[in-house]
Order: sequence, then structure tokens, then C-alpha cells
Amino acid sequence: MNYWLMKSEPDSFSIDALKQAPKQTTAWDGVRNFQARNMLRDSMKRGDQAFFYHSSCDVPGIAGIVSIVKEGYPDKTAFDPKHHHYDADSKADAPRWFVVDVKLVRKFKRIITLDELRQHAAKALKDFVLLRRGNRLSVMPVTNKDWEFVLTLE
DNA sequence: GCCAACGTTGGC
DNA sequence: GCCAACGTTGGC
Repeated sequence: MNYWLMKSEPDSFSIDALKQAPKQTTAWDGVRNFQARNMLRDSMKRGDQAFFYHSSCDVPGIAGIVSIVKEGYPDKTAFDPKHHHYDADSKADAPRWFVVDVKLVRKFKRIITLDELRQHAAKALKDFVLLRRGNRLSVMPVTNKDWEFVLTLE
């Protein structure tokens, strides 16, 4: 089993929105970056877990944990001309963008803030991709070691 | 294949 | 709203 981190802007989709979704499950759509796409399509497996990260908001940080319940399949929002995430270059017979389905495992009692994570960037979390300068990936791998350390912060 | 221009991300 | 950092595009 592998670990991941997935970013979402809570204004568009928060961990509370996931909590209220049918079966507390959603397709993680709208990723439009090839590196992140490759992970969604090829690497993320059923049973893997991911941190749900809130970005571009008052308190950026990790809000909880989700699990992958369905492996990569085409992102339908890319096919819909009216959709915000439409991409004319993604064809039904040759899809360019992919999603996985995620299900809520649990919401943390509190947000583990980016600020707090940064305090460990020099030592315990020195390999954490999220903390690398200029990092912009919306889906990224997390090592077992970093996963476990972050959980101790809650 | 290079690289400038442009768009996006995301923290502040 | 600003801006650094980075990915993507497109001209050459």
C-alpha cells in the first residue's frame, strides 16, 4: 500500500463536502497536470491512502485522510464543452485526463497546518514533496516515514 | 530542441 | 492583489 497527498481548494471542494457526499465518495476530477495525471492513471491503487490537503485558503494544511476506492479511469469533465475543466484535446477514445475515486476515511480533529509542517522541514519532513520550494503538484507521493510522522502531529 | 511568452498555482 | 515558481505552448 502506498501513501499520497491530494490538494483541493476548500472553496470548490472541502473535506466537509466529501463528508456530505453520497457514500462519502467522489471522483477526484479536474487534475490538469501531466505528472499528477500519471499518478492518478498508473500509480494509485485501491486501498492506498491519501492526505486531503486544503490549499489556497485561510489555513492551508492537511484536513484528513481518504482512501482510493476506484483506480484510474477517464475524467469525464474533460469531455464536456460547458465544464470549467473542459479540454478539447481529450477525446473519448484517447482520454488525456484521469480520475480516481476517493472515500473519506476520517477528518482530523484539527487542520495540521502548512506552517506547522514547515517547522519540521529541516529534519523529520526533509523529503516531504509538499514542502519543496515551488512545489505545485496537486497529487504527490508521501513516504511511509513522512505519513507516520504527520500522524503524530495530530 | 531551444527558449520566450504566457498561464496557473498557491502562499502571503 | 501580488508575485515567485513552474508547466505548457508555439515560433523558430
